[in-house]
Amino acid sequence: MRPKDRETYHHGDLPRALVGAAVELARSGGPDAVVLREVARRLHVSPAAMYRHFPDRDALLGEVARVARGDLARRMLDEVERVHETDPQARSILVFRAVGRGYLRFAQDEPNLLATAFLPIRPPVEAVEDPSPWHVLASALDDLAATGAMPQERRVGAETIAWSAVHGFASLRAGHAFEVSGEPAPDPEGVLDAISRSLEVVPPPGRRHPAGRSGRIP
Amino acid sequence: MRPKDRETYHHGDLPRALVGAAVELARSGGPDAVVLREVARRLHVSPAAMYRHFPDRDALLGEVARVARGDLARRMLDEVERVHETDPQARSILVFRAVGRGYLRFAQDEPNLLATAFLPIRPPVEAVEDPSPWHVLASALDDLAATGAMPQERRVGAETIAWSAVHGFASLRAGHAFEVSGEPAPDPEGVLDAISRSLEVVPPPGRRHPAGRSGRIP
DNA sequence: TGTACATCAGTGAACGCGCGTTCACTGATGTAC
DNA sequence: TGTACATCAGTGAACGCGCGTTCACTGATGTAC
Repeated sequence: MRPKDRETYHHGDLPRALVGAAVELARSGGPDAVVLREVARRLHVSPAAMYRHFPDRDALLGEVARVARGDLARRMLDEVERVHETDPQARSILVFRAVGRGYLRFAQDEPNLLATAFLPIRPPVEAVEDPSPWHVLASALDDLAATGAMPQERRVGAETIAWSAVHGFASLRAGHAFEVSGEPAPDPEGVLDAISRSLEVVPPPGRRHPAGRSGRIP
Repeated sequence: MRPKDRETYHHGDLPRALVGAAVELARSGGPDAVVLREVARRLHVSPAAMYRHFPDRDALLGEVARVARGDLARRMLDEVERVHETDPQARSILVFRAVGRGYLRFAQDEPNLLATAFLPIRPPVEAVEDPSPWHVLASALDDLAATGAMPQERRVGAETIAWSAVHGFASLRAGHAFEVSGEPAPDPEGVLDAISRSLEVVPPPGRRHPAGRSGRIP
């Protein structure tokens, strides 16, 4: 029987619509909010319809995670676009910070999507999203090393350091974990400074060494 | 009616037992595994019995989180106990690293408990656990500053930096997030080195500056 | 020391809910001739 | 250009499950006199 609320029996592009609706649920409530019956309700489709396109809930959730990682990477690149510096070394430094800033802003704006993006172990093999946050970070680090803004020997393992710091800050902030004591509200730029010091990135132009939490990148 | 599986009608110390059983569930499956009916089953008690002692599931879960934080702090202190250095400055550095190492080992051994410990915003006001991970870290940082192992101006916000890095590393590792590319398996001691560089902690005795990921603290 | 009685800490049954998934089915679409 | 037919993409009903919470209740405990 043709369902009320829709004009055609076939939906048209149900797979895409399913992912879209699931992403919206994840956006507003995290992975646990991705409930198949609710996805179906929103699309005016029976709960069983989804099984024509995905083997099970995990498959859909994996897709949502891939989309979320893509969104995150795009947010990082948006931030990079705002860098207009032309001197290669100074530029590589500003780009690197922009990448980190993009991550932190995405975390601020979309905490639930971020939590969905890095869910413990999704499907065994998964298509790599494009762009990928990991690759964006890696290439910013490559540039830092190439321009001499960071010592060569800091390049290995640099992803781990940068990603850990930024991700940890974001998730502790999201969990209100910093509200423990009457500490000063933690400053995202301070985290970027800390990472730069950790990787021994030379201070950007017009900034005292060692980078403190006082200054700002213009 | 007196329940089978128990000799007395009254349990004896149900509140404590409830928390204990709930902690075990959290330990093996994270916060979502803390299921009231399962807790009751394990204690041979009716599901309603819990409501004599906790207003609802969240209250019990909050208690579990407090216990988990206490366990974490104790693990950090265990690691500190193994430091035998007597020179104050060298000691403060080794203690600081021990604190971080304790966190990382707890994260390795008890990923689910750690995930439960810092759940987003439990009950509005909550008794502070003793010992508290935050305080353990703060006092290690105080000592670093006091012995001159870390510049005074790095002291403010240092908790944020250290905690972010260590927590981010632990949760990305738990989520298998580092398995993205064929990167070298990230090294926990490397994270501690990175944090030390970030806070401009002077290198510990017998270690080259700047601390690389090659060396080990004995 | 004994007893009446208030209070406490349990019981067991039920409520209402919503979930993921399966099944036999049917309407719509596209293709071969 | 028309038509038979295979395939695809939906339906609706049901299954089986387990959850948190409430309710009127009762057995056990402790206390005042």
